[in-house]
Amino acid sequence: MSRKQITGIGPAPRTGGDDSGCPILHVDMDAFFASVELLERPELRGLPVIVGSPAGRGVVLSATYEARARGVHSAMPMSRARRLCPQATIIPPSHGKYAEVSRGVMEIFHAITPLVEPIASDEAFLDVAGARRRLGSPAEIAAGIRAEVLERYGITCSVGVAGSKFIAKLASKQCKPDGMLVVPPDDVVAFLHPLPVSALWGVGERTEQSLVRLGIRTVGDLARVPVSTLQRELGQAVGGHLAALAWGRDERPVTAHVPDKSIGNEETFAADVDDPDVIRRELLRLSERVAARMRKAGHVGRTVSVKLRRADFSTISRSRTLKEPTDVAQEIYATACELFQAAGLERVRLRLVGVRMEGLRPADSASRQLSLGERETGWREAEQAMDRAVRRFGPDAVLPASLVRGRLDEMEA
DNA sequence: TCTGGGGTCCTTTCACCC
DNA sequence: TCTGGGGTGAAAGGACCC
Repeated sequence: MSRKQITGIGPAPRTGGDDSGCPILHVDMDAFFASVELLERPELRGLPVIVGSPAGRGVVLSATYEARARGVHSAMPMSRARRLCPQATIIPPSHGKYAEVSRGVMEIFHAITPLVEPIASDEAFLDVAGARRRLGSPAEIAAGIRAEVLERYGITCSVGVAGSKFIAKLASKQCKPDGMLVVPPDDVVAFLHPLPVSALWGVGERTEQSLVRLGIRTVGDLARVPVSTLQRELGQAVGGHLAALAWGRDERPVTAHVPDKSIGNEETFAADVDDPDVIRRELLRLSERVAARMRKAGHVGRTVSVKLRRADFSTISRSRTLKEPTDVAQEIYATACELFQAAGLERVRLRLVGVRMEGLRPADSASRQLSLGERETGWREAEQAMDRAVRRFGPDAVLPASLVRGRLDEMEA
């Protein structure tokens, strides 16, 4: 589901090469959401298919290679995709289905090594150094994964095999779809330097523009520029990072458990909204969702952050750090409302609002102090009771009164 | 062409403390 | 008393990823 397009000038994909210095695998499912949909709609095989919301202000989530051949790609506005490829079948996304296949695929990975680092529902890094004696060389393990994913789920994936995460990821992209590419350490520079700078992880549209202004178009160009120049132009961290990547230096290990740093939800309205009551109702709905997710994950958080996007797409965020961490929707909502009011956008047309909690830590590590006058049993217990009701009776079992009111309004409208 | 929703990380600015 | 600077944490914005 990568959204970068390497229009490129890299070497032709190979599957050979010495894989002894290549313990890192990057497995990337091909056109994942679209491939899962085709399992239920086999008559659409070989045709352009786009997964994305057919109405409203959506973007393309996934597209088959037949649609990509007509210029459609992920993150493209649906309206544009429809114009480019009017004959495409459009399928609204079913995230539950993709999550189920994703879980199964990750299970295949975990049977090979505990060192699995998922990056998204459709891709992961694996460190297979410890599995060699049991399962063979990295390239053999990669071939086995591809065969098993195809056999069990009927979908293809591509695998990059290399000595580092960064090269493995580029390799999987280069051999898509349904391929495998081994890049031995000795071949890294030759593999890397002809690629456009935009192929590098961390080089998006803006950074690419900055680099092109400096006359830097390929990774090889980048490698020849002094680090100090890159740091002056792009900042200390980014400049240093790219200079290392340009020579294939990437020491980051495969990390199986990366803790969550924030949890948030946001929503784009079907039409822009300037009614503060509607905004506040949305803030409540989002606060409820965020708090429920935090309780489910066993997290509390200290910083409440609100995101507001105006009709012209300009975006502001406001945040406040609380004295004590919380997982209580009513506390998050109260803070979100204060931040919204302080932002002074109460009569401005907004297209999106979001609520996010940062500074997460495990709920059981937080010794919560009751503030003066706070009741010992209150919102937290009420919301935990709501969690239990939702688990038993479904997501609409319990709602705050103002959201019920909002729903009735929608039904009447 | 008109831009979703979930995130992470970096940079800059500012307040505050010592 | 005034000024300065380093360190730190919070806030805001933005680039980037899938």
